[in-house]
Amino acid sequence: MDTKKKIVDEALTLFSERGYANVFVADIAERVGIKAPSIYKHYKSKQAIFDAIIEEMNRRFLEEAGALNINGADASADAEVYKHISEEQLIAIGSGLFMYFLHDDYTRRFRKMLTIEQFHDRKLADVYMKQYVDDPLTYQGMLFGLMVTSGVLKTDNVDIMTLHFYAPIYMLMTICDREPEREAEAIKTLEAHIRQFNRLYSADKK
Amino acid sequence: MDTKKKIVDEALTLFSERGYANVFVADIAERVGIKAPSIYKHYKSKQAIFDAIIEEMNRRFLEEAGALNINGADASADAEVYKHISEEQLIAIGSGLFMYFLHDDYTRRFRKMLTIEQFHDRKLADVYMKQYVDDPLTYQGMLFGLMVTSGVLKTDNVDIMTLHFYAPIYMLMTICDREPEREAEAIKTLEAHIRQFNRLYSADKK
DNA sequence: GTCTATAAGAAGATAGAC
DNA sequence: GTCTATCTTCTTATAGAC
Repeated sequence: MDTKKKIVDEALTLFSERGYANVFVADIAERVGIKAPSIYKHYKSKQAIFDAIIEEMNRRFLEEAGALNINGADASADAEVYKHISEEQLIAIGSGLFMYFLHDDYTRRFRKMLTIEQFHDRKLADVYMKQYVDDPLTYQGMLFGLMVTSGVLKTDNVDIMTLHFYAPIYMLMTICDREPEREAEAIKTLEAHIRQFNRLYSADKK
Repeated sequence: MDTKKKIVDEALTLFSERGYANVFVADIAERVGIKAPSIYKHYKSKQAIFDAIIEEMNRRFLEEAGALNINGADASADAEVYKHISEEQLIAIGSGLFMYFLHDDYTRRFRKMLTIEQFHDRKLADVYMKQYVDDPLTYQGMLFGLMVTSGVLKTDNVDIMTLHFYAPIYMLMTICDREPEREAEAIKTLEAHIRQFNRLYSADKK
């Protein structure tokens, strides 16, 4: 990897572990394998490295949003897919979201950095909210709206149903960010959650 | 308020807004109304101020736990109370927990500080987990266990039911910590959540 | 582009007068 | 217990050789 990219990559790792103020330019340089002054040939300041991380993240989020909405844009096609969705497929959706959030290396490090820096800069709090609260609720809400319309799920309040689906996923994610050794337990809980969710909201109750 | 107490109080406010590393001893002193060197007549270092905050919090948490468990310890008395619980009472329980977390000034500042510093010190992550994840789940789980036994609620998995009750409360709390102007909306969502929860789990379905 | 040497400044902490 | 003056250390950033 070229040095400029390696600098932002190692900086993100360190920022996500200790926060911006507790990471020194010399720490970043050491992990890159150069000395601190050499960093300044690539970025004009420590802040510029941080800004480059934010920019890179924006680029990735836009890419992802594009990928996620390929089907979302064509609601009629999605309705067909979700009409006959099974419990196992519902688990797959939830687990997929959870595993992506937890295991995508860039996403995980970036979220941890946001968590630490969120009160320091209001813009970062907004990015966190959009990425891990509002966007997932909107996206999942749209899918569940289709599933209610097509008669797979039943509720008179899709937003609350979506909250009931997503809030446990969100909470388990924040648990695993703090205590990664609880991941195996979290995955089991997640599966039990979705099975129960399906029993509660499925249109054809057994 | 005496100076020593005012120091930890102002320090907690600043740490919760900016994080430990971004607060200088001179900032704390300024808010207390003295100069930086005077701080050292009360605490031997900046770290000692931080430690005093943690200690004070431990003291408060123990007090609260004692208060909360007055009834919890006598399960048979609680069973009687929760046997005929109404939807409004369920909303009162959830709202009470939410409002306490959100509006108790010490709790709110302390939680924000923990949120920022959690990856910096594993012990802080554990305190956060215990206070805002594990203890509420255990306590609510015990109450719901009683309610299932007494026939008010119905489920074959109390832990997941408790997760369904608490995870939305937790998520709404983290939203309001970041974006306080969304509190009014959060309270409405919370009430709608609990009404739906009650419909889903109530033993006497209407 | 990387290095060594070093400037510039910030922040924690101490000394000693009052 | 509070102040001013100061020390010390750490950290960002620059200068200039290679």
